[in-house]
Amino acid sequence: MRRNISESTVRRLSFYLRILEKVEAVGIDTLSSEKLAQRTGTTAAQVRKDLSLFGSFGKRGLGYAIPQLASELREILGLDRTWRVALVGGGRIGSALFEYSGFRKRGFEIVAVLDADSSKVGQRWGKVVLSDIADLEKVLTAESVDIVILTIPAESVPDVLDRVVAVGVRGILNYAPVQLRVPGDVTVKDVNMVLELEALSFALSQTKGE
Amino acid sequence: MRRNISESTVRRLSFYLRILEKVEAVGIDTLSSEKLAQRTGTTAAQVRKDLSLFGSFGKRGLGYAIPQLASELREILGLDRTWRVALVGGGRIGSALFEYSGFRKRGFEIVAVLDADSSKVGQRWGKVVLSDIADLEKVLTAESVDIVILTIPAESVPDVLDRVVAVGVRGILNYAPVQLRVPGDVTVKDVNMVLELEALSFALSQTKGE
DNA sequence: AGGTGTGAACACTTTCACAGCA
DNA sequence: TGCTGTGAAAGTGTTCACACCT
Repeated sequence: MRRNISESTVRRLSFYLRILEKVEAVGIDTLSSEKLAQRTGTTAAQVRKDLSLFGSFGKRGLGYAIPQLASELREILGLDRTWRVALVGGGRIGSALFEYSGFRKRGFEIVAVLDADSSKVGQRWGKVVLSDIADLEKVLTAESVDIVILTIPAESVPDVLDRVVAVGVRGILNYAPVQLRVPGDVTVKDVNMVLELEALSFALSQTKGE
Repeated sequence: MRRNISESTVRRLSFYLRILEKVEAVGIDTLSSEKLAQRTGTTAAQVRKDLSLFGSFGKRGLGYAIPQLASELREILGLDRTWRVALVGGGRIGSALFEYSGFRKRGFEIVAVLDADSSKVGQRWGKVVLSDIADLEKVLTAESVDIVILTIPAESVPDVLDRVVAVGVRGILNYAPVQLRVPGDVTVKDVNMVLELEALSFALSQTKGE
């Protein structure tokens, strides 16, 4: 719909959807911005502002109809479809992610796993057979991959990243501790566990001396 | 030091430190805000603003002396010490994190692993013997744990979280897909892989229709 | 000249407050 | 009455531009 939706808004939309699905299962069919805010740790005004960026989904005096709003949110977030995901890097983090069932539940299907280690290539993980990272272009194209998850060592990233982008993938989830530089039409999200720990370290150090 | 430092500033400080250490290894001893900005994907003004929140570390006409600035940043971020970390949850994600060497390099030492599965309790992972989560209070106290990493299922979180906070831990890195409510003196950082994928899904869906 | 440190301008996000509809 | 949708106000973070030091 509109332009410039902030990262924080998108994150909150995900939270809203999660709560709606939880509440829907219990059989409640309407929810106020106040209730939704409480359950997601934000404010009622924020909820209404976020939703109003995309349309008018509520009823005054009543609140939001849960199934309708959930369906709107799914559409807004692009979760009304399946996304084909390739895991590049079959190491420990890669395999932990592969086993994690939360992805599939949300429509992210891991359709390929690639690794540089020739002893791993050919292994079968569930329905997926590991491919050689040398065949990256071939595999990503053949499997119509939308999103790539990078769990390779930092030093391999620049080369692999270029190839992934060149083949037309426009969404990348990066677990490597490096800053990626990509064209403007490619979106990168970083997950960096050390960075989060450092932020904790900072917070703990600050409050310490007060 | 000072008031309200933003999350983004802290994240950038971590990036700066990383680059400084990389560049120091190459033998360069001075760096301008412009160069530092380029390598961390921000602007020179931003670098100077961030650093100026904590002091005047640069020399006009010259730039920043690398070893000094690195050492200042380590102190600011609380990385001039070792942090004792407990891993609560010894499943796939937990074990992947345990094996990840990046934590130790930055001074985060995993001194305890706890799990609810009695068949895992007593297993030895490197130097650490897995404890029963029933003994959480005892273990966290005995090991003087500063930071807890939660990699347990969402449904176990509320109970475990209460106990972790009650025993005095003030830093939590949460991998469970739930919103944690904690007292004000406790800092929580969430790592949520599905949330990041949903943000990618949103971004890809937006640009699609243009 | 070269590059920092910083107030002031700007941009973006959140909160407030209330008109208006069910 | 109850609760949404939204302009306006407040609050935060980023960028600009320049005085000032080496």
